[in-house]
Amino acid sequence: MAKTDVLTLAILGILRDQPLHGYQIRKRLGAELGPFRALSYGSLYPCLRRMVEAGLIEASGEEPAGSSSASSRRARIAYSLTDPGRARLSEELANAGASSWDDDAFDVRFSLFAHTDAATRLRILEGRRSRLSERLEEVSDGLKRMHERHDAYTAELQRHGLEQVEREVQWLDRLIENERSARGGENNGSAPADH
Amino acid sequence: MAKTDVLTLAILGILRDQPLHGYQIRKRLGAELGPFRALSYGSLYPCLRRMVEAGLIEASGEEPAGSSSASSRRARIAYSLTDPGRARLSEELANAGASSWDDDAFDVRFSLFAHTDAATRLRILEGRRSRLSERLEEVSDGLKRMHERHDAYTAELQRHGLEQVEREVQWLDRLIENERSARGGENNGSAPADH
DNA sequence: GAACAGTTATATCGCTCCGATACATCGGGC
DNA sequence: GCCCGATGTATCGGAGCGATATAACTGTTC
Repeated sequence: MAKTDVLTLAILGILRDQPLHGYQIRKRLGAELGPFRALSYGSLYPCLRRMVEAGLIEASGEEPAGSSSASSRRARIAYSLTDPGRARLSEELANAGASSWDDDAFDVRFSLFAHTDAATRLRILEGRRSRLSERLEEVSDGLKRMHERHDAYTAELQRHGLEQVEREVQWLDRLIENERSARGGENNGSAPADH
Repeated sequence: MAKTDVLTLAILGILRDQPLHGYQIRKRLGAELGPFRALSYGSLYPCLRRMVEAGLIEASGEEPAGSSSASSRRARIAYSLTDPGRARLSEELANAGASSWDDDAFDVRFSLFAHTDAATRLRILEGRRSRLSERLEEVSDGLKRMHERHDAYTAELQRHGLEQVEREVQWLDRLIENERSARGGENNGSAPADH
């Protein structure tokens, strides 16, 4: 199975509802995932090219909302999902493997939760949680083993890192709780995969 | 001025006190900066090579390399700082420019605070703080402007990101406070006020 | 209406970094 | 004896980033 990298998945997701220009894709992605995770053009355009070559998206010359079809148009390329692209997106959204809760993949997967079915959402959240738990132990072990090498600043850095991860685990616990309690009441809240 | 990338700085810092093998450098760095920020051999060895070429470090210890002789000894290369390397480290530790509070540089700089003088420490902490403040506004503006595009999950992601940054700012505030209050006592250069 | 600044937009180059992988040696447990 | 998990060095392909170039459109100000 062709594996889909995070960037490709993010673009598939953002093009799900409307075709967009490269520039808009970048803005949208930056807005949804935060100012961190800002992808550069040096990644975006090559990735778009790859996706066109793979047949996941296609480039169309001109686009919408244009009240007047004026004559002067510069090179503006709107990308839209093809049928294979749409299929790949569904396929990828149904996949709840370990790659879904990697550091760099999790937030992209999470931002697409509105289009992910409830069971998969839960699996991903739990996967992410257990991943962070491992990390938690690792760091706190490291802290304990730091007896001798006592540099106040490095210790503080560790302590802070530990706290951050702990906080994140709490956040996940809250989300998991929500998912679980929402499962009894309604069917599954958000749109299930319509494929 | 030759600019020093973060990885180079981290290695200079870790070699400050003792010569180490590549393998040990990686372990040490992973332990001090946390399991995230784990650098791979694919970055480490090329960087070490660059540093040797630049004369910042030198490879000492066992020298197998004798293709002719029956040296059963395996290649184990201990790297140590040269005088230029030591000079570069001091120079870099005194520098409190914007590059010190970048996302990827700050924690490395922080982990070297024990060898950084008090004024520089304060400047870096404040720089980092103001950097994060900008980010804070950016995200919270984004959240406000998100009224229309109401996807519960992306909103939650934003909210959580915002909270993380807020938490980090609080941490910095605490550290800045500490630095300031420790200033009354001694105006020492490299002594970390152990609290 | 000209001049200027800022935003929208596409694109590439060089470099660094990462993950995977290969290889070799050592110590210890079974 | 034999495998296993550290220790240790090293490289390769590919992906991502920062900087940069180019250019047209949009809004503001005098």
